[in-house]
Amino acid sequence: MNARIKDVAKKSGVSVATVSRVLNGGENVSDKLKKTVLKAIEELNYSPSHIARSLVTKKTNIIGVIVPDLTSSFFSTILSSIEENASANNYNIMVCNIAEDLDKELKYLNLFKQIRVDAMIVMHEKTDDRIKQLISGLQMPVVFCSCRAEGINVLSIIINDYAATYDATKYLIDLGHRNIAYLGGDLRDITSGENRYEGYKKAMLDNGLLLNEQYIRFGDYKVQSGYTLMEGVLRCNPKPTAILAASDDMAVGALGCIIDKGYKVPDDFSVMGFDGSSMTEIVRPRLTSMHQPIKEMGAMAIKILMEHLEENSDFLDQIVLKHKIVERESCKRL
Amino acid sequence: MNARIKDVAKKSGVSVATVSRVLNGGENVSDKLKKTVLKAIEELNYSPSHIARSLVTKKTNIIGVIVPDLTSSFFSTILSSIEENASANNYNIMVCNIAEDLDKELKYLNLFKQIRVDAMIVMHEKTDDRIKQLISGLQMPVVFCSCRAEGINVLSIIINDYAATYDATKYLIDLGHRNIAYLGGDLRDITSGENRYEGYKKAMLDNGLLLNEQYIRFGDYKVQSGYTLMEGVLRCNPKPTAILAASDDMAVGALGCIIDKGYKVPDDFSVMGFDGSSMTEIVRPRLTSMHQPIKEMGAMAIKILMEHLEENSDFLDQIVLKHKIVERESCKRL
DNA sequence: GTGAAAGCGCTAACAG
DNA sequence: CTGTTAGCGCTTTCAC
Repeated sequence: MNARIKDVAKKSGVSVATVSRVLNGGENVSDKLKKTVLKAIEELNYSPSHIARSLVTKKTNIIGVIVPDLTSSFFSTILSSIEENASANNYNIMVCNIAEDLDKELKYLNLFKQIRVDAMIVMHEKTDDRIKQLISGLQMPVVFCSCRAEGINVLSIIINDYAATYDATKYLIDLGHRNIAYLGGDLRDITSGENRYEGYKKAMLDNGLLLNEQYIRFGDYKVQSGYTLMEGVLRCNPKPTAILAASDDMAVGALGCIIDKGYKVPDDFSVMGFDGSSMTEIVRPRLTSMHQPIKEMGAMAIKILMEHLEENSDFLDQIVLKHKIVERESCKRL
Repeated sequence: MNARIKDVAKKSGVSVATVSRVLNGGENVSDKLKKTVLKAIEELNYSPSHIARSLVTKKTNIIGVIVPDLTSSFFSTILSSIEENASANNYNIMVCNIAEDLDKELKYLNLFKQIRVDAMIVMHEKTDDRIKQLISGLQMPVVFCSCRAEGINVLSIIINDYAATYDATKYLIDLGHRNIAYLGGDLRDITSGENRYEGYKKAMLDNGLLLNEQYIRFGDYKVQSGYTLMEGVLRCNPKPTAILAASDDMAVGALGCIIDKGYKVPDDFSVMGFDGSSMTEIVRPRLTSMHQPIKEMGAMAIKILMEHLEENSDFLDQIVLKHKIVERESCKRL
């Protein structure tokens, strides 16, 4: 159905090799022939088969990306950055949304492997042995982005989640808060579950504050989850004066809940998010948040991959980027 | 580097044809050989090359998806739906974010063509002749989703944008509003630019209301654009009592602006969105919005594609899904 | 049931 | 500069 290189060769009266040369830059082809070939390509509406080409070059120019949740403000932002940087390097990204489902991740990982993508970016939070084993056996550069590679020899690009949550908690404490609720992610999530929770805990303890079990609740980083968790927090007595969430989306959910119940932010409660996604500027009051350098993480992931694709620079293990608090309107000094 | 089918054949002492049979369901292979082959596959950590396979079967099981903006709440929701439905049909999606850039779209369209994806879903808003021509020449099923295929013979899945905006405007008029501002998209965007604007205009005129140029402003559907446009609207004298936006994101931007300037929604201004994305439930007050059946649009796109991929059912031109108003908290009766 | 062999559409030596 | 040819890793007749 589609024209093949052979058809172009025949039509322009040259060999397939010449056509191939024209296709790949046109070095060592006379201008005259080049023109003839280009004309034939045009007339036949010919478009080279990426598949056949990949089969011989063993290169697909595709980077597979595993995202846990496409609707999350954090991941959609980081994805934009990845796409942009990949594109600038003449790579294309293939995105697969695993919806926090390990079986689905396994399936997509296998697909990427079969497609022979040149590299992969993984942003999963949960994992298991099957997945670790599969990734370990991969003969291609892999980068974990915004999550830690536990027990596998894979480079990860992260922030120091422990220190970031420590700093965030400290920030609220310095504002005069003593009763600080924490809305966290699944503790089995090493990076944004366990580490962030530990940071919160340590900061509280270091400052002589007690951990109130009622104030500590765990969800799944999504808006709805933040809302539900906050309902629980509001039933506490006494109520906390500040809420620290493990994601901006959760903080936004908590914010919505607080407003729905007739309270004011930051007058009645200070709310602090985590991620620094676009969400922080969308809600009112604007959300004070612990920022991850989202754009930079995407850019760094591609940069690293490009370096690995060119030569084997295998000495890096972790790249830890800087976090920082961006103050907006949702937190108040007591 | 990776094991090939030949290696598996050698290791298990059979021909490549037998291995291939095992790989593809194992019909007509004795249980004994099957077991041997499976064992060899396991031991060699063999994974068939999707590329080589595609080259001979002429099928990639990939659906290419063109998205104008990954960070938009509307598109990220529809994408989830597309992914989910494709996955259920054993297809994978390859997502390309064109960032409203025609050159980029052309580039990605060409990539999809070269990769020989089995089908494409296009959600661009803007277009030009080069793109139209390319799409027209495509030898594969293509579906336009949430945008109209102007002058090309491609099926599109849409709502009646004209009628929807007419209905939305009428809703505000019925609430007693007379001075209704409209924050629209680029008029060159047929579907959500021109059609929506026309619907607004007609509803106003039909109800004996005058069009106030000051109240009508155009942006790009994004939050920031809604904010900026709203700043302009607030400088009008007299001010409108209601604002209809052409996207939820814009409405949310307008909402933020209104609140920032010290006004109340819906007491001072009623604000209505368009799309019915997740954004409507995130902000406070919750956004009354004209809902598109987002999930259904994604599901329908895949359903149509699957039908086309199996047989040639070429008689459909447009599928128009139902829109509906979902009332929340951002609009008030005068 | 099983194997041999012919391609799928391209690139990349190697000759000339 | 240009053409010939041998694969890339698989599926799929067609024999046996």
